[in-house]
Amino acid sequence: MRIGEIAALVGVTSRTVRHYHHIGLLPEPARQANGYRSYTVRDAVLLARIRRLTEIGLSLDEVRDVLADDAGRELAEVLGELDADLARQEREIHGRRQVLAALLAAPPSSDGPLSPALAALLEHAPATGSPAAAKDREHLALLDAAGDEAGAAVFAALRPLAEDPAVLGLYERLDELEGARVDDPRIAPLAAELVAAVPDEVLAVFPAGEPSATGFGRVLLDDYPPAQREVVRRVMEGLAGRVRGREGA
Amino acid sequence: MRIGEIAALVGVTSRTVRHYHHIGLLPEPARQANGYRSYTVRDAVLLARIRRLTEIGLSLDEVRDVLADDAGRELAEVLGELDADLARQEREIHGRRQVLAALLAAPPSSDGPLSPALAALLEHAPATGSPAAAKDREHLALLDAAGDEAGAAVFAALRPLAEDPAVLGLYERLDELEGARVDDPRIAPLAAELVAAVPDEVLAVFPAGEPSATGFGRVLLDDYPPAQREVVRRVMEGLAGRVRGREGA
DNA sequence: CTTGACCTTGTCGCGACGTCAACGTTTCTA
DNA sequence: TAGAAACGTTGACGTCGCGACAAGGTCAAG
Repeated sequence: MRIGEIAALVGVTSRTVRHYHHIGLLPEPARQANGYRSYTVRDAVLLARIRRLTEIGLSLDEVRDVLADDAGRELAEVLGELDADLARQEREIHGRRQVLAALLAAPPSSDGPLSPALAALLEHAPATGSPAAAKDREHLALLDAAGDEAGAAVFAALRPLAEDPAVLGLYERLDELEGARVDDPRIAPLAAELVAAVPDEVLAVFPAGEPSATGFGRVLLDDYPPAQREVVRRVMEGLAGRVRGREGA
Repeated sequence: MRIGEIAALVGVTSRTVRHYHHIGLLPEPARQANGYRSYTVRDAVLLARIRRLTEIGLSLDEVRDVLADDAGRELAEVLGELDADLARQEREIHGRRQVLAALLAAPPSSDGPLSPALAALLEHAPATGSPAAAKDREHLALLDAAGDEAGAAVFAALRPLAEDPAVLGLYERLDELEGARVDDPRIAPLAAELVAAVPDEVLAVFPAGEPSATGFGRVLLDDYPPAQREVVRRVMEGLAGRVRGREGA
């Protein structure tokens, strides 16, 4: 039997057979005068056993182990592990499919797929052309993707803010500061109102640590032009003050 | 933000971020004076979107496509394909687990895992020390692994033979011919009895073509010493004759 | 000053083959 | 009988998403 014949007989490709030779899984058979490999039925039986084992899902290394000590003991052991592994994969795929189903059910977003919690929040927020609001959405999406488990609670706590029409006015006032200078008189009152607008529930679930500890706060500030940056800086300071007051009380 | 910070923020490794730069998925940010990469919030947002997409199960190429035309249209399309793919994988894993369960329930075999049909056949065959019987089992296992869909029918048709105690005697007579010469007088009667022993049902489901067409018949013959080979050759001839007779009638 | 934690570029490794190159052999067909 | 098609041979690179390592440079703290 030549390599193509044994491969077709067992149901693999010639390349696969040669690969098994290369890694020593299947012994090299005798050669004919022309250099062609010459296979016997015993080779086919062995190759068939290998194929059965790989079809089940064993790696070639595992197949080698199983074939090495040909008692059924090791086989049962490996098969047990394999089943556990497959069960894990099955659960994982099932979970991902559920995430997918949620994504497909939700309206498409220009920010890519979002967690259900954040999607619910943004859906209730009115559409606006405010650049500052868009920036905020990006920052929320970042928090969402950061895998922070507190994210869902934060989003839920922000719901009333999203539905509050007064917030739109605050965003517009922030937008107006885009090209302003850092000593603009509108900065202080806006910051104060923003700090006041954040409900206690959000502070309660927000991570208490200094945001600049991770560098995130600093970089977040760099994301704004000077006057807006000053507003955000004051808001962060003000919120930190409220958190300290909460903890001290 | 330096690379370690953005990576920790989004929840990937620095190596992953560099990999995305390398393949052009994430643009290289500006450098600090010391050569360190300097990331902005926009980079983090983009990286977070990439991470969300890969977590769902998209390949990096697919992520690139989705990010390229940033409408939600393409995303929904890719997600649909992905869900179909995951559904396929889920079915496949489930099927393999069922095969595994059947294998673990069956008694361990020295020939490796077998299809349920063949396992049932061999379980009903009496244990014997006959080398010829062992060889037959190997050939059946080969047929089993060859993925021949007719295999199950053949195995079912062979059940009466496996339970027939008279077959044991035939195997023993074949064993006795191991070192015999091709002109041994015991060859002809044994071959005749073997041909007669094969029930019509087996012939009916057996592939009608010449077995040597695939080279399998020839190699199968080479698997036996001369006298036994002569017996098998005559049996194959005799069976072929019966098939022709059946077709001619 | 040293130590340790970060950063840089570049390379190899993984798993199970697919695919191509460049060539020789066999077999079918005109 | 010639030529084409279909086999066979060895060898090497590509896949996918990084992990791990080498061999350094940079920076903050003890």
